[in-house]
Amino acid sequence: MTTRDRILDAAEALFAQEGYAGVSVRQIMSQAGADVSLAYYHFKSKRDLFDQVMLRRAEHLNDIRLEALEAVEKRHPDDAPTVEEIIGAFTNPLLDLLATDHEEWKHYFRLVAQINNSPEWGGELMTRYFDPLVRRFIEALRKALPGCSDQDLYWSYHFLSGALTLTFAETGRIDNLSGGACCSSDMASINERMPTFLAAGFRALAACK
Amino acid sequence: MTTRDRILDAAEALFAQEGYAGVSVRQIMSQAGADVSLAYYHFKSKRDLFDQVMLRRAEHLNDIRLEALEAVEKRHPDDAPTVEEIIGAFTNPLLDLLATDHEEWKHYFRLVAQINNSPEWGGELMTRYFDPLVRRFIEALRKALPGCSDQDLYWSYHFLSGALTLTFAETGRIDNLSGGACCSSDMASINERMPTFLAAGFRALAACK
DNA sequence: ACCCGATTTCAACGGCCGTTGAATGTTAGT
DNA sequence: ACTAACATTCAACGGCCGTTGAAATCGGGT
Repeated sequence: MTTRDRILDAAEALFAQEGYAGVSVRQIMSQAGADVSLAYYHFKSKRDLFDQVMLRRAEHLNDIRLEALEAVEKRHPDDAPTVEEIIGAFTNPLLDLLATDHEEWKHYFRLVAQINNSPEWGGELMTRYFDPLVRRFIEALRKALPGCSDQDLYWSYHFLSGALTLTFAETGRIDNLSGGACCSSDMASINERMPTFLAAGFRALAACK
Repeated sequence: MTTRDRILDAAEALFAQEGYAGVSVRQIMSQAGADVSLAYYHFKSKRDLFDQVMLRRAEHLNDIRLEALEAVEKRHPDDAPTVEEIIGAFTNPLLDLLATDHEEWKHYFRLVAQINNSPEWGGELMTRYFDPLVRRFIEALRKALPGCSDQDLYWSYHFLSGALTLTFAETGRIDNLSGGACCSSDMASINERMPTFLAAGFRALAACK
C-alpha cells in the first residue's frame, strides 16, 4: 500500500473518531507511520487531506448505489419499483461494503454521519458529494409514489438521511438504551427493519393530503 | 445576566457551530466579553464547561417532554394514546421552545445533533442526559403498539432519533437539495410531516412479523 | 471605616498546532 | 554512471492551546 493511502486511512479513522478539529496532522502521521511533513508533500493542507478522505469513497459509493438502483429498475420494465426496493438500493450497498471490507468503510460512515449533522459542513459537503445521486433516487421515488408533492418527497428523504447516517455511525447508543437487546453493529437487524420503517414513512406522507 | 450565563451562552453557540474541539476557551471568553481565566474560575475545565452547557437545557427539556406525554395520557383515561400523539409529545416541545426562545435553543439542538452522531460521545452522553425520559416514551409506545417486539421498538426509536436530531440541526442541507423548495427552519412543515412519517414507520415494524 | 468573600484582571507556563524549506535518499530511464 | 523525477527526513517558524497563581477590584455586613 502506498504512503498516500496509509495517510488517508489513518486520517479517515482518526477524523471519524474525533472529528476534523479533534485530530492533529501529527497524530495522523504518527498513526500512518510517516513524517509530519509528508502530509504536506502528498496534500496541500490539512483541509485538503480531509477533502480527499471524503472524495475517495464517495465516488465509489455513488457508483454502486446507482448500479443497485438501475438493477432494481431493470427488474421492472413496465411498472415502477416499490418504495422498499428503491430504499433498499440506497441502503443495501452500505451493508455490502461493510460485509466485505468492514474496517475500511466503517470509519467512513462514521465520518459521514458527523458531517451530515454539522451546521458548519453538513449543508455544503453533503450536497457536493452526494446530491446528483440523491436527486436520481428522489426521481425514482417520485415515480413509485405518484401524486406525492415535492416537499413531501424532500422531507421524507431528509428523515431517511438522518436515520440512515445515525444508524451507520454505530455510536453504541442503541446498545445502552436497549440494555443490550439491540446492537449497533447488528447489520442483519438493520437490514430487516430500516427499509420497512422508512418506506412506510414515505407512503404515509405521500398519502396525507 | 450573570457572567456564568454569558459564558455558557457563548460556549453553547460556538460548540454548536464548530464542535467541542473546534473551539478554544479563548474564543468562548472573547465572545462572552470576559477574561480567559474567568472560565476556570466558574468551571473546572473546558470539558466541565461543555458538560454544564449540555446539562443546563437537558433537564428543562426532559421536564416539559414528560409533561407533554402525561398530558396526552391524561386525555386517554381508558385506551392508549395513538402513536402520533406520543411522538408529538416528543417533538412538539422542541417546536414550542424554538417558537418562544428561538436563539437560545437553536444552538442547543445543533449541539445535540452533533453529540448524537459522534462515536466518541454519542453512546455515553445521550444515554446520560436523555435515557430515563426516552425509556418512559418507549413504554408509552409499547402500550400503543401491542405485540411489538422490544427490538422493533428500540430500532424504531433509533430511526426517530436520527431523523429528529438531523432535522433540528438545521444544517441547510434540505434547502440545497430541494433547490429552495424546502427550508431547514420551516418548523410548520416539519410539524406537519415528522410525526406522520415516524408513526407510520413504527406501525410498519410492529405489524411486520 | 473596615473586612471578607466573591469576582475579575494580568501575566505567564509548557506544550502542541499547521506549515515550510532545505537537505537527503530512492528509483527508473539513458 | 548520470540524471531527473519522485519520495522522505530533519529542523524549525510563529502562533495559539488549556491551564494556573498572584494581585487587584468590588460589594454587602459589621
